[in-house]
Amino acid sequence: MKIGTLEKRSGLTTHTIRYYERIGLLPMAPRDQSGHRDYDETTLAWIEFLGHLKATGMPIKDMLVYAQMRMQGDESGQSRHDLLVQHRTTVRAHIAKLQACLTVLDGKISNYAKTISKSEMKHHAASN
Amino acid sequence: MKIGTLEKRSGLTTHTIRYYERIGLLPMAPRDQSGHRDYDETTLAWIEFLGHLKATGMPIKDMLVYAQMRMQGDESGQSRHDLLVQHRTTVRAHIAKLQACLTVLDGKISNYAKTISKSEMKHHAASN
DNA sequence: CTAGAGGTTTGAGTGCACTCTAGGTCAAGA
DNA sequence: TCTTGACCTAGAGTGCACTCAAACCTCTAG
Repeated sequence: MKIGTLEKRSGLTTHTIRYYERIGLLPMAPRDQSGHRDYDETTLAWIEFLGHLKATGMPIKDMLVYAQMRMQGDESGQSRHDLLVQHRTTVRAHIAKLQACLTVLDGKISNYAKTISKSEMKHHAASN
Repeated sequence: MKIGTLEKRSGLTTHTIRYYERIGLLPMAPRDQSGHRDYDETTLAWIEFLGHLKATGMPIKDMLVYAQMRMQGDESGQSRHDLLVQHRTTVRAHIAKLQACLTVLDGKISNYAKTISKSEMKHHAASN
C-alpha cells in the first residue's frame, strides 16, 4: 500500500504519516524500487491504535515510549501492559472530571433556562 | 484582593491572570491608588467557571465569545444558554469517544495479561 | 515525449495557550 | 535610609503537534 492509500484509509495526512515516521512513532516503512514507502495492513492497525492513544490524551512522548517497547519485541510485554494500565487510570480520571464539569454545565444551563423563561413571562405580561 | 492572592485562590499564575485580562477573558480589573489590580469574589467565580470550560476542552476563542456576551449583560442570556448547550453536546460526544477508547484499551490490556501469564507458565515449565 | 499525479527529502512555518524576561514603580519593615 | 518583595507593562520565548514549502524524482496516460 502506498502512502496516498494509507492517507485515505488511516485518516492521517501524508505529511503526518511522514512526520510520525521521522520521530519514530511509525517504523521506517520499506521502500519499493523507486524509493516510495510501501505499507502493509499491520501499519494501518498500528495507526488506528495510536489514534486511540491520542484520542485519550496521551502525549506523543509517551506514545514514543510505547512504540520503542513495541519494536523491542515480546520481552517488553510486561512494560507495555503496565504503561497501558497506567494510562487507563489517567483516562478514567479524565472522564470522571469531564462528567463533573458536565454537571456544573447542566446547572448553569438550567439556570439560564429559568432566567429566560422568566423574562419571557415579563414580556408576555407587558404585551398584555 | 490582590493578584497574588487571586493566584493562590484560583490556581492560575499571575502571568496567566494578566494574559487572560490582556486577551479579554477577564474584564480589566479595577486598580488601587498605586495601579495594582484589585479583585473581588466574582472574579474568582468567573475564573472557576472558565476552568470548567477549559477542562471540557473549550478553546479560548470560544470562551472569548462567551466572555463578550457576559459583558454585554442580560440581553445575551439566550445566546449564552445556546452556546453552553452546544458545548455540552460536544462534551458528551467527547466522553462517549473516551469511553469507546477505554473499551479498546481494556481489550488490549487483557490481551497483554493473557500473553504474560502464558509466558510465565512457559518459564515455570522450563524451570521444572 | 511530455504533462500531470503522486512520490521523495530537509527544513521552515503555524496556531495554540501559555510562560518568562527586562526594566520599571511602590509600600512596608529593619 | 535602604532593601525586599509584590506589583506594573510590553514584548519575546516555549513546547506541542502538526503543516507546509521548495526542489527534486518517477511512473502512467494521451
